[in-house]
Amino acid sequence: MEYNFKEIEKKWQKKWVENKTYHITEDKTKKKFYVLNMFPYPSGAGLHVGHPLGYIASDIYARYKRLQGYNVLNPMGYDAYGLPAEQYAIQTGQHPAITTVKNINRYREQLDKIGFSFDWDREIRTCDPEYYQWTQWAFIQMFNSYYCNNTKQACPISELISTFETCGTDKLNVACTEELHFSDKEWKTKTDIEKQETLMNYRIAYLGKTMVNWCPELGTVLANDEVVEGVSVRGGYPVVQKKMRQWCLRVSAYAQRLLDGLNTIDWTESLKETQRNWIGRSEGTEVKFKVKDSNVNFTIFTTRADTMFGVTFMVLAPESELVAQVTTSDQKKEVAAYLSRTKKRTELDRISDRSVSGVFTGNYAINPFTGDAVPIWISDYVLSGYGTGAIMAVPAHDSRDYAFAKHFNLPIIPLIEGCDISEESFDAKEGIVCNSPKAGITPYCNLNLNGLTIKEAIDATKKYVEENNLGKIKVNYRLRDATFSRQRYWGEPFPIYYKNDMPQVIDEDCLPLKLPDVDKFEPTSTNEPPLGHATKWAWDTLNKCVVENSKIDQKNIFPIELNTMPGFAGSSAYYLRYMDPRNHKTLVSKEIDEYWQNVDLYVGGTEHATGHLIYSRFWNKFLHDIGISVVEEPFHRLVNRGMIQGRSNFVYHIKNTNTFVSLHLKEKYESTPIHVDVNIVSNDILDIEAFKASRPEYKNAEFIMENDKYICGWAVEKMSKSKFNVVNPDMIVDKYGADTLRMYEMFLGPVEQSKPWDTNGIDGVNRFIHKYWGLFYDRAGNYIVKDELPTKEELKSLHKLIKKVTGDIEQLSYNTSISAFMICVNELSKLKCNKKEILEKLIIVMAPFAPHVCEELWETIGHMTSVCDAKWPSYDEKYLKEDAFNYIISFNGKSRYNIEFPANATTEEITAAVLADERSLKWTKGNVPKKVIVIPKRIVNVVI
RNA sequence: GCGGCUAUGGCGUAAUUGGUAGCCGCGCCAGACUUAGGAUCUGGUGUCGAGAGACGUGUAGGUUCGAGUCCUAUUAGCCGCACCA
Repeated sequence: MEYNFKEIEKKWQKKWVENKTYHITEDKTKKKFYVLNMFPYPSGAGLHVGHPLGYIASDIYARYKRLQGYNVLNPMGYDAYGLPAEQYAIQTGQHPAITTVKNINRYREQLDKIGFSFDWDREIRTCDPEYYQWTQWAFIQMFNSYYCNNTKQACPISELISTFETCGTDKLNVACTEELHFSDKEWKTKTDIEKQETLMNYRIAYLGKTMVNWCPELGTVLANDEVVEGVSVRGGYPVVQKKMRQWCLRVSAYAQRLLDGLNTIDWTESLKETQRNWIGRSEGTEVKFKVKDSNVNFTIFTTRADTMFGVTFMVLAPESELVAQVTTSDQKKEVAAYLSRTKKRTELDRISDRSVSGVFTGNYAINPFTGDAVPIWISDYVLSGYGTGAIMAVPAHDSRDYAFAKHFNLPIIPLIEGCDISEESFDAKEGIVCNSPKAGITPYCNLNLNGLTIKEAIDATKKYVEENNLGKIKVNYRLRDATFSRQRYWGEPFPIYYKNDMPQVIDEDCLPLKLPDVDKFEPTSTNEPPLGHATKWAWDTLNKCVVENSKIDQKNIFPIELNTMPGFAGSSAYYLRYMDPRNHKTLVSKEIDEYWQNVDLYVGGTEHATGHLIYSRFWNKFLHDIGISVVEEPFHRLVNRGMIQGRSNFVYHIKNTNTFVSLHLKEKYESTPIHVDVNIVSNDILDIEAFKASRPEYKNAEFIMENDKYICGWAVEKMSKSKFNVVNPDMIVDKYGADTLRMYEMFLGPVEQSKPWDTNGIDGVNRFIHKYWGLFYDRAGNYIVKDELPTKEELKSLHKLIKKVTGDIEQLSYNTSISAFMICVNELSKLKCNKKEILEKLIIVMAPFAPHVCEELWETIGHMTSVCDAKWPSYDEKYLKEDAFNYIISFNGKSRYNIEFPANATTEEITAAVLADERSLKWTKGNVPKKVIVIPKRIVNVVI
C-alpha cells in the first residue's frame, strides 16, 4: 500500500466523528486535564496558516495527556459577538447573525481538515442565548454585590444595606466610587431613589457618570485596552474623552488580588510583568491641603512624601470639581477659556502635543508642613482619573513640575544634597535629604528630614502625616474600572430596565433576555443605540419579565437598557461553561466544576494580555467569591503562541517593458519590485506559467532568468491579502496532508516565537512522513512489518526517542521532538528495522503529532481500537546505558583528543590512563599537572 | 523616560542547563538511478588554510581548569507602560 494521505485523512476524520472518539465525559476514576485555546472570532477572511499554530500545539499536548491516561477536556467554540460583523452589516445590510454563522461554518470546515481532538459536543458560541444567559446572569450577580476590603471579597449588597441601617458609613471599608459619609439616621431619611443612587456607589456592576473613551466614528464607548495611542484598536479611529453615564465593572476593587494572584500561576514572566504594569500599583501618601482663607480642603496623592518642603505650587486637573470652588472671580474668565481649550483636545492631541500649558486659579493652598501659601494652578498634565486629580508640585524633583515651573517662572527648591537642577529636575530616588527646616523653626512642623536617605525620609514623613492627622498612607492603582456599555447592536443585551431613571434588574427567571432582530444597525434618529429600533421587543420584554410593569415610568425615558455588553463580556467565563455547556439550571454545576477545577494549559496570543486575560481573571475571582468557580485563578499555565507573519515574494519589473528580471540580476536593470502571489512560488522559484496566467497583462511577459530559473526576492511582512502572502491551510492540506501541515507548523520553531511563514522546507517534513511510512511498507507497497525480537541498537534508538519526546512535550518544545523523530526514523530505516515491537511504540509516540497516519498504521499492525486509547510507552534507562564513554581530553580547557573508557571506569583509572597517554606528554610538556578534573561520562581536563 | 525579552552558519533553529558550538530541516555542492526533472536515494556542507592548525555564538571586559550559557558595561532589534504625581 502506498501512502495516500488524502484517503487516510478522510477515513479517520470520518471514523473519529462516527465513534465519538473525542467526546469526553466526567470520569472520576481518571485524573483530569483541561487544555484550552483562546477561542477565535470568526472573521470573514477565514483561517490562514497562522491561526492553527496554537491549536496544533495544544492538540498535541491534549493527545499526549490522553495517552498518559488523563481524562482530557479539549473544547472549542466561537467568540461570535464583535464589531466587524456589525460594521459589515451597516455597509451591506447583511444581518450579523447570518454573517457570523457563515463564517463559523467556514472556520469549522477548515479546522476539521487539520484533525483536532476537540470535543465538538461542547461547542459554545457567545451569541447563543443558551450561552449568554450566563453572561447576563453574572452581570446581575455583580449588580447585586459590593466589594468588602476587610474580607477582601465580593458580598451581597443586601448586607451593605443592613450595615447602613444599623451604623451608616461608620467604619465602612469597602470599594466605592467616592467616599461618602452618612449616619444610619441619614440613611433612613433618604428616599428610595436616593438610596438606589447611593448604592450605585458600591455595586460591582454600577452605572457611573465617568470619563470614557468615546469613538465618534464607531459611535461607541471603548475600554482602555481597546484604545492605543489615542485611536481605537479596531479601525484606528480617533477617540475623545467624554463624560457619559455608563455601565462599569469595579475591576479596580480586585487590583490587589489580581496582582497577588500572578505569583501563584505559571505564566511567562513578561506577560506577568505586562499585567503588573497595567495594574500599576504605587504606594504613597495622601496629604490634605487647605485653601487659603476658606473652608475648602483638598487631598493630593504623592509617592514622594519626602518632598513636602519643596512644594512651590499645586496643580488641579481641568476636569477636577475643585476648579470651580477654588477659582477666584478675577481669574474666572481666563480659567474658563483654558478649560474650553483643553476640552476640545482629543486623546491623540494630548499624546502628540505635550507642550506646557496651564492657568492660575488666583487662589493659594497652605502647605501643612510649612504654613507657606503656594499658588494653585490648573493644567492638563494632571489626570483627573488617577489619584485625586490634584497634585503638589515639586519642580526640583519631578520633570513635569520642573517644565511647568520653568514655563511659568515659579520657584524651585532643591531638597537633595549636591543635586544640580539648573538644567533639569533631579528625579532619581537617591541621595541625602537637605533643606528641611530645623525642628521648631516653624510652628507647623517639628519634622527634620536632613541627613536621611530618601527612603528613610519618605517613611518618616508618612509616619508624621499619620500621627498628626494630615492625611493617610494610600495605595493607588493605575487599573481603572472597565466601561461595560457599548452603543452597539451585536452584543449581549443588559438584563436591565429603568424605573424613575434608576436601573432595575430583570428577574433571573426571564433569562436569557434575547437579542431582538432589527433592520437597521445605526443609532436611532433620537441618537439612541441600535436597540432603540426594537420597540416591540422592549415592551414585550417589560410585560413579560417585569412583575410590576404597570409601575414603570413610561413618560420620559425609554424603559429598557439599549446598550449592549462589550466583547470581553462573553469571553470572560467561557472556560467554565465548557465544563457543563448544556446545563439549563446553572452556569456550571458544582460537582462538575469541582472535577475540572480550572484550565491546566491555556494557549493564546499576547495581544490579550491587558484585555481578556485581566477581565477573565477578575470575572473568575468574582464568581469564586459568590461560590461558583472553585479555583480563584482560571488559567494555571499559559503559553503564548507567537504570531505568524507573512513572507512575501517579489518579481522585479524592468521599467517601461513587459520584462521581469530574476533576483540576482536585478542590479543590472532599473527595476521595481512587485508583490507576487506566494502560492505560485516554490522555494522562491517562480512558476512562470502560473504567473502568466495570473493576470491578462502578464500573458506575454518575458523573463530574464538565472540558471533557467526565475528567482523571486522576499521580505517579512504582515500576512494580508494586499501583499499576496496569505497562505491558506486548506491548500497545504490538499497538497501535503494535515499530518505534514501539523508537523511542519511545529517544526518551524518554538511555539512561543513569532516567525514568518515560509513554505520552503515543508518538503523536509513530507519526506520524513514518507520515510516513516517506508518502515511499514516497501516501495512496491508490500507490508513488511515482522514479529521479531528487536536488537539492542533498535531498542536504544526507540528509547532515546521516547525519553526525548516525553520531556519535550511537557515543555512544548515540539520542534526538537520532531528532530528526534527524524533521527529515530533515519536510524531505524538504516538498520532496516521493521519489527512490530519497535514500530508499535513509535506509532504511539508520534500519534499526537500526526494522528491520521498513525491511526492508519496502528490499524495496519493489527489494532482494533483507536491509537488515542493506547498507553504512552515509558522508556527504560537500561537500553540507553552506554558500555563505554568517549571522554574529551583537554589541557587547560582546550580540548585535544578523545579516549574511550568503559562505563565503569573509575576517576583514578581515567586520570592515570590520560597521564600515561603519549599524546598527553606533548601537551603537558613534561610538567606535572596541578590538577586533573574528571567530569563523569564527558570530559577530562588537565590543568598544567 | 521606566520595565521586560532577544541576539548562534546563506536561512529556520539545536546544544544533556557551565563541559567537543552548529543536532534536525531548508538551501547549496557532489554522486547514483533516470523518459535528464521543481521526483527519489547516498554522501558532503561555520570561516580561513593545500595541510597541521587557527579563528568562531552582536561588541568590550570579568569569574572559571572550562562560558553560547554566569557577572559587568555597551550596541542593535522586538514588546509592554508612559504627563500615573
